[in-house]
Amino acid sequence: MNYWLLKSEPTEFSIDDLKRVGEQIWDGVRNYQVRNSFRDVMKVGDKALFYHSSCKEIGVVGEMEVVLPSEVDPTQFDSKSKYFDAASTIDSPRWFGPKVRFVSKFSTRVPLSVIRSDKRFANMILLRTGNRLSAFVITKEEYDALVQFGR
DNA sequence: GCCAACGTTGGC
DNA sequence: GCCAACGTTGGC
Repeated sequence: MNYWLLKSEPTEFSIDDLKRVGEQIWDGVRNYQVRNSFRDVMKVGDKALFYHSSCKEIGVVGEMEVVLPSEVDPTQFDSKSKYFDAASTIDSPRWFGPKVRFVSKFSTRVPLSVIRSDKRFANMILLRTGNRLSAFVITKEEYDALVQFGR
């Protein structure tokens, strides 16, 4: 079982959006390293934290579960989408994303500032300078501690 | 809006 | 294969 942190801009897709729809393909990932980690590392039943980025209230806001690790991202074929990729074909799609299920919304957001100031999170990829990954594995200890903060 | 950091692109 | 230019991410 793996534990993940998945980032999304809440103006694009928020924890409330996921709560409303229940399940969703995590689309829009256009980074090869992230794509490969979905394909090669992620497993059915993995747990994932939902992180709000590029917004006023940055931080971890809830929990998800992986329903399917590597689904074809439909936005790559949609010429009207900002995630459209003209080089991708139906026969040989380039981009994938997990299907995730809503588990819970935290009663309190865990702000980035709190994560930064707690030694237990010092090794998270999230805090690494220049990190460009929108999804990555965290440890069970980090996951559990963040859930405890949020509940 | 700024800007540091880093991934991608494309000419050579 | 190198590397400069460019684009994007994402916190502040």
